[in-house]
Amino acid sequence: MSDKEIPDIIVGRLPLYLRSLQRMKKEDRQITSSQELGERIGISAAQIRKDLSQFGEFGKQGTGYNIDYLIKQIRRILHIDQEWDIAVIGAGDIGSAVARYKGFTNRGFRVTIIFDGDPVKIGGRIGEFTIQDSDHMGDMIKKTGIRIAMIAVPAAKAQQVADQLVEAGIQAILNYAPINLNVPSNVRVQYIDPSIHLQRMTYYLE
Amino acid sequence: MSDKEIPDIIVGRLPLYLRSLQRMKKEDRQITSSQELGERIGISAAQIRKDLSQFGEFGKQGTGYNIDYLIKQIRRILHIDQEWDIAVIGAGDIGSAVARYKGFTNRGFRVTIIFDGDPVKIGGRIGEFTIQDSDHMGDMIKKTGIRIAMIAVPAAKAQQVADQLVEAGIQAILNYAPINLNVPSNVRVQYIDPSIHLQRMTYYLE
DNA sequence: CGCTGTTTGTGCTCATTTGCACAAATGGTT
DNA sequence: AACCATTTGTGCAAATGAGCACAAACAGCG
Repeated sequence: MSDKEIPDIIVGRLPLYLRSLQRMKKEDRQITSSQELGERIGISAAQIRKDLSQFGEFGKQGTGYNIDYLIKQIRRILHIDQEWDIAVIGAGDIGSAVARYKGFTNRGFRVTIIFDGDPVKIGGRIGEFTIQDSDHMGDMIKKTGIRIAMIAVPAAKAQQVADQLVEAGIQAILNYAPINLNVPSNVRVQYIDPSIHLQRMTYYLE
Repeated sequence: MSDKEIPDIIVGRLPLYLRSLQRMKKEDRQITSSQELGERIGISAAQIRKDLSQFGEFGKQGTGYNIDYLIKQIRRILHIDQEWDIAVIGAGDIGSAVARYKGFTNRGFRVTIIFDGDPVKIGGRIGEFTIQDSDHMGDMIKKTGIRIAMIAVPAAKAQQVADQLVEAGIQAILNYAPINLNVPSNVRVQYIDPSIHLQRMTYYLE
């Protein structure tokens, strides 16, 4: 292992390893092997070993990997040995579902605020949150120092929201709107668009 | 172009091209180029040309690509020159949001039925749908011939639901539960897990 | 009709990614 | 203590993917 740049494709697999490991831990397992992990995830054992070896030597020959220890290491690598606050923009169906979603627990994230521009919605509640006026979005994000946001507004408004978020200092965006966002290269964007995933599968159906 | 196997990574980019093209069409554009398309999506023009050339010659030298024609061709390649019916399993926050989601329009899909196992929810309504009893899921899917399903149940139940879906003849699954599914190799699975996307980005934040 | 400015499709090269296969290390067993 | 069954980390080779760069094709224009 050295400290040279890690390919993004490897970084992208670490969360999958982590998710599987956390599941094993929940099943009260202590130890696993690259082989078992690979079978669960559907990739080769060699690849897992090679990926992990980019960051250090976490396993023990003849034995495998200590699950707790490996979880801790991957969390550290991914910088989720802390909990990140997340702002949700848009209190429609998707924004509401995301704000109430329990699945961020123990995975490094916590939704802390939700915005919408609709006067009818502003002040209303979603779970434990009060919907904030998106006119104050920039200021509130700056004040709270939140660095990650999820965009859950209609496609037509997504780019404008993204611009405001970038201006407010947001550094990572998870975009649920079905549109490509244009942001500075120092801002990360990931996309969730169910139609894209579905289309990827229908290719294989006749 | 020949009819040999197309790499999955290329298939995966086609939906992105399509989404951008449909957006251009909405902007009343008639013609585009690999260069413009590449800039919008963030990949090289050469790659787009090479990807498309796997399936035929859709462009015209000196001019570019006719947007309408290219849309039609990609839709045909991805088998979304038809509309696919989709079954949603789970009427919680995510299932409800997906069932109401307007974003499938014109992209090849239509949610037609939603199931849940909770007696309190069964018979209730989500938008235009009446929540069906998941005890009848297998039968109803077989009867309707639906081939695509979305799993939006808790992680603990996802594998069991997947097994039932496979048994009922489902051939493609979009899984919102944060867990790897074990299915026969003739069944396609895609995953949507926001935590995974977020973790992929926090790696780059210090 | 010839010239100019574009843009495609693709051969070839370079870069990246994956996988094999094996030495070294480890724990358990006889 | 010697042996056996495992499993890691990695050098090297094979496979896959991306991009350059250019001939060929085309539209517009004088």
